[in-house]
Amino acid sequence: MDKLVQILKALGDKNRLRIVKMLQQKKMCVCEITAVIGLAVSTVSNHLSILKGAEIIGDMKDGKWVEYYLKTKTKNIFVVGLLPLISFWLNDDEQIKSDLKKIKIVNREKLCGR
Amino acid sequence: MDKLVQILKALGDKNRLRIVKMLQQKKMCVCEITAVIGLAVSTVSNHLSILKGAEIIGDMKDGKWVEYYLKTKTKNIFVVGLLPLISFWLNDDEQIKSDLKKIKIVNREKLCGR
DNA sequence: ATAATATTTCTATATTTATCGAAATGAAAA
DNA sequence: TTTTCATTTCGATAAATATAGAAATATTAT
Repeated sequence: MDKLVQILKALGDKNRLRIVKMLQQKKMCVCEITAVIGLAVSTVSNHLSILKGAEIIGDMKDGKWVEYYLKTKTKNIFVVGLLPLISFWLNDDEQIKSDLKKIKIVNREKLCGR
Repeated sequence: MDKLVQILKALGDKNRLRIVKMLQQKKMCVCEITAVIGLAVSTVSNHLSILKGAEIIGDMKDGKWVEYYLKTKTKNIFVVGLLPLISFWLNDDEQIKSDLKKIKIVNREKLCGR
């Protein structure tokens, strides 16, 4: 039960749901996610570590960036069951629609460094 | 999104999941639920109000007792989608199995008053 | 090697949450 | 109608959570 509670807690936050929906579209680095979410980088990093701890997302290094991705191929039955439902329900949400527009524009090269 | 977050928050608590599983078996009054959960009555009452606020459970008066029940026939799509999944996953859980044994024995007449 | 920088970790703070016991409420029983 | 009692609300407290900024880390670019 503890694992399920951990996953439900991880998903029971508006900003983390926004992150999940963004990562459903494409892999993103922390600075890109931060640009869309509009919170401090450290706050976003914390949300990411909570989602990662719940095995909902994973990360991998890409040069000086860290790419986060949705674990769509996980074997965790809770994640496999919950993610498609929640993802579907959020498609209509205005905040989500606004976020998904923005992720098409954000670009790590222009955003963070260069 | 706010409504979904509210429901996920409500379900993201061990004791509230225990209550949900108990109510899946039968309607129960507060004193019966309290006897199984083992927390203060006021704490249980608070958990119940959170689940009720999320439209996961409902209540109705029965004499001097208040019966709580699972809203299995709700039209809330989030609840309709989430409850069967979560309920299924928890069937194997030891804590839940222990709780479900106990609810067969608890009796409001003997427990609370008389 | 050194400087720049993307990300994480640490420190601090404000808010929320879980919990309890006591007081209030409301309905049933005497 | 007075007492009993199941439940809720209130007040207090401790723990967890969300947040931000600063310091630390690690890697790229110069």
